Parts: sequence; C-alpha cells; structure tokens
Amino acid sequence: MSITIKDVARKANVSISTVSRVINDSKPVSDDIKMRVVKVIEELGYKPNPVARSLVTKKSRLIGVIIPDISDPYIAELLNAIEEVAKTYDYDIILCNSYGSLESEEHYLHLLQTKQVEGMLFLTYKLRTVHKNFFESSKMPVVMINRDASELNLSSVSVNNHDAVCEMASKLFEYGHKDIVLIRNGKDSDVFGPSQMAGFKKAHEDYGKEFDEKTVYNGGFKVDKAYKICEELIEKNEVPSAIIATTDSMAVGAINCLVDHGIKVPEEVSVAGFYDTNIAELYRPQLTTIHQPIYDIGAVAIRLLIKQINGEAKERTHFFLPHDLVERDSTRSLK
Amino acid sequence: MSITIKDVARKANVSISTVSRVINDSKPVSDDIKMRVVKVIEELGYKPNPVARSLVTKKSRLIGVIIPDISDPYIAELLNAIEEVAKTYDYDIILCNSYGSLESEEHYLHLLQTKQVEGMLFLTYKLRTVHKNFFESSKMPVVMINRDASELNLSSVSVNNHDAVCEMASKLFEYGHKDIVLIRNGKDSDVFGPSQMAGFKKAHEDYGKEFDEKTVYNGGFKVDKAYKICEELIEKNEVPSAIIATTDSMAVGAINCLVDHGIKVPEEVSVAGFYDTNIAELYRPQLTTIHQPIYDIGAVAIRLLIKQINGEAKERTHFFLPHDLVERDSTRSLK
DNA sequence: TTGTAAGCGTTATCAG
DNA sequence: CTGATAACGCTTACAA
Repeated sequence: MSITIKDVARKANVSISTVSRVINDSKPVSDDIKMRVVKVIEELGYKPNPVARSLVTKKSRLIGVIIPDISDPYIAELLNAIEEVAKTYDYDIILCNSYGSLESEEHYLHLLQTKQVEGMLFLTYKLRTVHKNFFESSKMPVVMINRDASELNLSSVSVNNHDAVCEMASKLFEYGHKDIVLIRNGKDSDVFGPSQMAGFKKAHEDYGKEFDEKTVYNGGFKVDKAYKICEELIEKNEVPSAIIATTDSMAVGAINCLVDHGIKVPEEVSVAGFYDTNIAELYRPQLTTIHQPIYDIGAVAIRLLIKQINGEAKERTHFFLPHDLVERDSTRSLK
Repeated sequence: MSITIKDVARKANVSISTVSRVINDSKPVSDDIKMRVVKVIEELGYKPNPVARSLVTKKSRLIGVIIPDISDPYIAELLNAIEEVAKTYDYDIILCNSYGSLESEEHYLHLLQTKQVEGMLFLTYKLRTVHKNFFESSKMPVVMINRDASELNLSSVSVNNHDAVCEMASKLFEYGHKDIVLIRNGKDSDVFGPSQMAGFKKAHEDYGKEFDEKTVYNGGFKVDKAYKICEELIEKNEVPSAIIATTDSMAVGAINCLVDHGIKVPEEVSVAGFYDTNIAELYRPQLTTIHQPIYDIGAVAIRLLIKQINGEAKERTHFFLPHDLVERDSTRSLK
C-alpha cells in the first residue's frame, strides 16, 4: 500500500485539507505549517495519486493523438515534438495508430473520449463526415495536423502546400524543364490534394505553360505506387523531364524506378521530394525537397491544443508554418 | 455532465451494484434484470468512467513504454506492434521518449510509477545501476526489449545478435572476403556490444581467420559516425573487402562514404546492414541485411508483459526470436 | 439474486 | 488560516 494524503496529515498533525492546500498551493497556509507538511511529504516520499485527483477534478492530464502510421518518419518526428512539449506541460500522450482506416479512427475517437482525454491531436489522410459529426457533437478540444480544418471550426497547422508545390514547379520551369509530372498525395478528397494541385497549376500559369490534368498522379503516400506510376510513364514513353513527388519516399520510389530502367537522375530526369525526412539526405542522389519544420508543426499543434484546453484560445484558425526549398542532387538545371 | 452508473440504476429501477454486476459480469444477475439494464445502458449510451474504476481497482490499464528514439524506424515498427496488441487487451500506452539520456530515463521510470502504470516496456542502449536499482526496488512488471536482461531477473526479448553477426561474417568469409570490418552498436557496456563482438570472433575462429580487435568499431547507432569511421579507413588506406554494420542506417552511412570517395559497392567493397528496415529495400544498392521480426519482437514483449501483470508469468527469461539473413545487392561473392 | 453501504484518495465547500 | 465533510463514479463485502 502506498502512502496517501491521510498518512501525511496524520504524521504532520494537520488535516488532510491542509495537506491538499500545500501540495496544490491553492489556499494560504501559514509558513510553519507548510514547512512541517513539506518536510513530512519528503520524509514519506508521498506522491499524490493522480487517479483520485482526476476523479474529482475531471482532468486526466491525458492527450490523445491519432495518427495513421507511426513508422512514417514524418509522423515519428512529429510525435517526438508532441511528446516532448506535452511532458513540459505535464500532459501524457495516449497514442492511437489508425493505419489510416476510417473504422479505427472512429473507434479511437470514441475510445479517447471515454478515456477522458482532455483534448486530441488528429492526423488523417481523408476527412469524412464521421469525423465532422464527432467533432461537432463532442466539443472536445481538437487540433488537426497537416490539414486545414477551418471548415470544421477547428484549429490546424501545416505548411502551405499550395505555395510549396508552386515554388518547386517554378524552380524547375526556371531551370528550363518543359514538362513536369506531379505525384501528389491523393485525390481531391485527400489531404492537401486540392492545394497541391492548385499550386502546380499556378506555377504553370506563372510561367505561361499549358496545364494538363493528366500530368497529375495520385501516389497515396506509397513508395510502390510511385514506382508503378513511373513504370507506366516509361512504358507509355511519356517520361517527363522532371517529377515532383509530394513525399520523399515517393520521390525515392520514382528515382528507383527510373534508375532500374537505366534512366539517370538527375542527368536525364530531375526528381524532387517533399518533407526533407532523413532519407532525403541519406539516399543517393540526395534529394532536392521541401524542408518542413516538422518538429515545429508538432510543437505548435500541441501548444495550441493545450491553450484550447485551458480556455485561453481565441478563435479557431489555420496556422501556416514556413517551409524551405532545399536543393540537393536529384534535380538539375537544363540551362 | 455525462451519464453515470447512478443514472442507469435509476432508470432501470435497480441498485447501482446490480448495474455494476452486469457491466462487469462479476456476479450472477437474473436474465430479465440483466436485459433491462443492458437496454438502459444502450439507450443512455452509458460508458463506465475508467478513472473512478481505476481508483477502486488500483488498475490503470496503462502501460508505460520508454524508448530512446521514436524516429528510429526500427523502434517505430516496434511501437506499431506494441500499440496494436496492447489495444487488443484493452491497455493504453504512455509513450516516453528518453533520447537515450540516462537522466530522462530515470525521470520517466519514476513518472510512470506515479502515473500508476501497470507495467513497463523498456528499451535502452545502455543499462546502468540506476535502472537496476529501480527494477529491484519497484517490483513493477517490466520487460526489456532488445537486450538480455536475465541478470536483472527480468524477461526480455530480442534476436540472437551473436548468431546473426556470426552468420553474416561467415557468409562473407565463404564468399572469399579476407578482411571484414565490424561497425557495431557501441562499446561493451552498450546494447548487444559484447554478443556482436563475440559472434564476429566466432566466425573468425570457424573460418580459421585471425581476429584483430582493431577491426571492430563503435558506430553508436549513428549514420555520421559510420561515415566517419569509413572515412578514416579510407584515409589510412585500410579499406577492407567487406563491412558489416549492425544497423541499416550505419550501413548506408558507410556506403555513402565509400561511394562519395569513388569506391564502388558491392564491386569493390561489400557492405551489410542489420534489421532490414524500410531503407534496406529503398536504398540503392539494396542492402544485404539481417531481417528481424521487429513486429513480432514488439508483440511478444507486450504479451509477455501483460502475462506478468496478470500474474500468469512463470519465470523470467530471455526470448530469442528467429532472424534471417537476406541477401540483396550490397554484397557480392569474390569467387 | 439483489440492495446497502463502506471505501478508493483527492479536491472543494463551508463553517469556524 | 484551518478543519470537517461532502462529493467524484465505481467496486465489493456484507446483509437481506
């Protein structure tokens, strides 16, 4: 049996309320009594029982995090940040890996609610009605990562995907590339699908290029998918002079395919990635990519959430964090 | 205010104990009453409050997981398994990222204890006295991953590193390689340091080669470190015909260095990795590596832990899971 | 088989 | 400033 507040009270010769007051610093307690209590607490090595505490305060000091795939390095890095700053505020993380399945996302949404989490961080590839309904009815503090959720009246944080794709495409056009293929995350209903498409289009406009929707493919975050898309391109003899993938690993998939078919990168085809995850530097050729402040995205998201939990948050908005185009060896100028 | 057991009791016209009995299936309840209660529960959408429950049962349904680095793909995959099977048993995971620092490991060990976790999964690069003391005195169920902890009278699970290194080295000797450099995890005090060294030695004995301790380097799980080690080798003009790294990413670091210095892999030097993480297949040349049943390691560990929590575990032992040498393109036979 | 009531360890209200 | 005491929502003897 471990030591309770009662033991402390008894040994210090005060009431349990007094002990409670000193540990919570909630009401004035005379100095000598306070010191006496503190001393006893140390002697006994007393630690308040968080469960009992939660029962009365209705606060669990728990935050739920639903993500589609821990083994995605991008998400891992995000988690790193979330975990770290949460601990700073004395919150713990309950991790839910949904594998991107709507079913388990729904399951976790409810699970977390019954687990009494005080708020949730949500990361999903597709946003559905089920989600919306849940968020609307639960009124639980939620912040969305990597998706603009202002339509749901939720705060969210990400990089500006429209601008990032636009910049990358522009850079390639400037380098003299005539035709660029975009392998984006997914369809219009998927995360950032629309803004990536729009950014790509914008670059075409800016550089007076004709835009053809057929040059946009859906990679669905999958290396293999990107590989296959590339293979098709090769078979159809439609290999472009440059490829932009909205994920580093899809870029790697594309390069592997090209190289496996004897096409040199970047000599014959330029390929760019997105996110600047570990592999971008590890892989050869090193990837030209969009560096994202992944850690910061996670950190901002969790801070935002905690503010919301504490009722300090004003309005719900989307936060864009700055990205960076980093040029390495997988792209080249044709000029 | 959410619905409590009282609301259910009132609406079903029974006592709260009866309700408790039906939700826990703990004592016989007559069929008609049970049905009535179940119906009311559904109507009201009642969910037992886990906090209140924990307070009386002293069970938190929480398991603490301390790991050194979430963004390590190996650990991410492990986490995947842990999270998944834990949910199966209705346990939640509290994630603690120690960055391998002894200080935060210690911090988390205690934090988890006060958070009332029912057991812990522990993954560390170095095992120290602090850890031992904690485990001895707390008598909390703990299972260690990727480290033989039988000396601490703790269960643990991993692949047999001695054999794996030995097999890899043997394969290379068979291929006609004369000198092999081993870039292992770390020093003797580090995880698997000794067994990797021993396995390497054994292979030398088996093949009648002279063993020189100088051919063993400590990579400390770092890509850069491996890169530098390789660079030194090149500068000293001591490039071996084969390199075994005990981590895929260290292998990649080594290959990158070699290639950056104009040395071809596998034509001039063979390089092998360990773990068979994503990058092993993604990278070019694809890595020859030791495939580890990472998911299974995680799954076995968490199951073991839950058994221990339930008092079903017999003795504390180390479990070896089978590994596999998978040959890809980063090594070649000299014959 | 069912109900009553005593906790579980805290915080919070209200007197004093 | 300090102390009783009533919650918090649930499980579990103990009675009935």
